[in-house]
Amino acid sequence: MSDQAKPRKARHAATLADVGREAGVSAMAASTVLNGARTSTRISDETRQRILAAADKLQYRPNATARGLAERRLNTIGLATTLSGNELNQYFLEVFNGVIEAAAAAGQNTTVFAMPDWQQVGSRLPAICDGRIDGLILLAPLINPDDAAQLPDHTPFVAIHANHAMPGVGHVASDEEAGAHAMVAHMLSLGHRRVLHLAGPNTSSGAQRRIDGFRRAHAEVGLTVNPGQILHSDYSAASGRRVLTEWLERHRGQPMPEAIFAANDAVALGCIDILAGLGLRVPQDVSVVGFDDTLLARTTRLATVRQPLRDMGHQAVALLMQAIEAKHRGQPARQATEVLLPTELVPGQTLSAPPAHTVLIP
Amino acid sequence: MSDQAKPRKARHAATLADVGREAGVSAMAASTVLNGARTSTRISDETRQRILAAADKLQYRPNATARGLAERRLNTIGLATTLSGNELNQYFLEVFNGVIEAAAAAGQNTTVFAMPDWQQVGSRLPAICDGRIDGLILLAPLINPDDAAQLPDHTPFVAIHANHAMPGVGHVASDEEAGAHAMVAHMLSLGHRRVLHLAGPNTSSGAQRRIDGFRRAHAEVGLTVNPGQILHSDYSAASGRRVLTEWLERHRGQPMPEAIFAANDAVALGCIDILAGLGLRVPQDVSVVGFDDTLLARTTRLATVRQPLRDMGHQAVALLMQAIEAKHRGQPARQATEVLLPTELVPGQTLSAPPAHTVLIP
DNA sequence: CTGAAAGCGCTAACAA
DNA sequence: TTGTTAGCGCTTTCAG
Repeated sequence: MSDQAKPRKARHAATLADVGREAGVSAMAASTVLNGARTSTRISDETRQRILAAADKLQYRPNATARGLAERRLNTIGLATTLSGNELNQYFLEVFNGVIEAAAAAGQNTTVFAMPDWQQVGSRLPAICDGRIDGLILLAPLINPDDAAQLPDHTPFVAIHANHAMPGVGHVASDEEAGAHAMVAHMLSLGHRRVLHLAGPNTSSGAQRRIDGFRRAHAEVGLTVNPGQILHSDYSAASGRRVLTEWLERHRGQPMPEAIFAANDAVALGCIDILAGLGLRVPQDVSVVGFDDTLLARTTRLATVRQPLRDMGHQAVALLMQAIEAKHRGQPARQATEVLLPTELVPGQTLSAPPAHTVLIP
Repeated sequence: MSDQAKPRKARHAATLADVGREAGVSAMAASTVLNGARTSTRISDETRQRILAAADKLQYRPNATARGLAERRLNTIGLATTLSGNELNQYFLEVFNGVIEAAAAAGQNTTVFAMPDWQQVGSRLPAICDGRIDGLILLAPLINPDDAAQLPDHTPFVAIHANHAMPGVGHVASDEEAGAHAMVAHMLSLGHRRVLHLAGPNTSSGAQRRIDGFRRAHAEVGLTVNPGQILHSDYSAASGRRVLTEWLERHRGQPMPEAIFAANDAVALGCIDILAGLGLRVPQDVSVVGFDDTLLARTTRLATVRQPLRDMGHQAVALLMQAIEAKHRGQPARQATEVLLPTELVPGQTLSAPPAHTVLIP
């Protein structure tokens, strides 16, 4: 025994050929024994044992890249998203949880591609789909129809919360309009009459769907929504703080809205922060609700609308795997499938009936 | 023109051989023109143009897997972590932000491997290091020395916040003891005397370092920490709620601690939630501070200790890239490097001087 | 039951 | 300046 306990080479892992040589058989015999024996032929028990012993001795590990090349399949899926404000957000984290969980269950790895904005998606997507992934999930893509039509057709795609339908691309979404409607209807039924909506950015179709739900709930009880009642944020807590602060300054001395319906959880928490700074209690003086039910909401017990983000990740992976399997079996290429999941109200601690007294804006 | 606008094959992307054929040259000529011309030889301008035209016509895309096999390099790094309580946490999100950012800047993709616990790391790591990644970052590994010694030696590793030193593995950490010490010293200087520490789990060496800082700050001003002053959570908001609730129930009617120093931001927010439920105001009645400065803290303006998590991601990638480059150039294998980053106090809105009156536990 | 041969798409030596 | 020849490590026909 030398001072090196293990007699394997340092630079590279052992290959099938090494194992075969060691066991005195061909590399392919080793292949059939060690990796999935695809051929109908079998190996005698005796040589099988020899091969296994050799593999063990040499610490053989199959090389995923080589296998990928030969099988035209890497067992890796991609997840493309944007870094909003230079960072990944809660929404991403929630969906990613679902994706990685479902992918792992399906024996797939997950590679994340994050780009500053969806403009660049058109240029980078083809480069991404260059054999390093078997399929790609687009997370909340803001993609124009032209670019959508240019998607490379040798890779299966699934989109989550896409702003536009894409030809041949599976789609997973939640019913945001219904969720917003249910929440706002609930607020109105609690007696709230002046509800401020701190919506998302204009570019977001999800923000628009939440506005639609907000309006519909008002319309149903005969209330009209005036334009000043809907403000726009960029989905971040900081912008929630900024937008609300500006609005309050413009309405100083006037009655405080009884409730705020925020575009997402972060914006809602930004609002709560500002209200606390003004000495207002939530929900005693003002109710605040969010949207998404991210970890942010679960941690702070925020009243919110639950989007099944994790489950959407699962569904997206399921759809993608179907498409990958189909393509691999040479079946009919892409077949768009639409999955629409329901939302759900989460009570939380930040929503109650409006205060008996009128609160004035300090 | 047929009804198919593009004359490329549907199933597979065009290969170098296809391009060569189209342009009437060899595949390798196409390779030198289209991908990095590694050889010293050059191609005449005329054939270069022919090749480029052919590539464009055929929509040629280099195949990353094939290139990876040939170059023994995939330009992909891995990030291994655990799903605590079945979900990825804020800590992960912060570090991941840094990793993906730095990796993208270095032209690397990032694949995430999440496993339920670090026990399984020993079994899965070798399988992960099978040629699908060039190097691996271990995020907060709880690994035993034996397993650490077993790490495959053909792949470079870097650990972040590791519980043990690992031979030949780069390490990035922040000075948690100093951070905890600075925060607690600050709290004591504000006049707090009864500070409860809701620490992390016993298994976490980071939790221990925070406890050390907590103790040192007390010792410096001549205060002794009694055992009941330190409670253990599992780093989640839910466990923060549970542990604090139980503790408060056991101490009903006694004086409320003036401040709570939580193991991380989530636990701190869990505490705030419970205190609010008891009608106690933060920080007027009780101060609460967190640790990490995750998005959770930034969103709620929690007083906390900032760990440069994103920057730690950057540093880890830098270390890893160094190791990968070195290995690729056949240089001296692993060379452990230790990077220790400073922490920083974040004031926030949840820490103030202790109340003038004594608050009793309801 | 086993081995030989060809090829996945690309790169890197060597000839021409 | 260009083409030829070998692989990278694995899988998959097809013969023995």
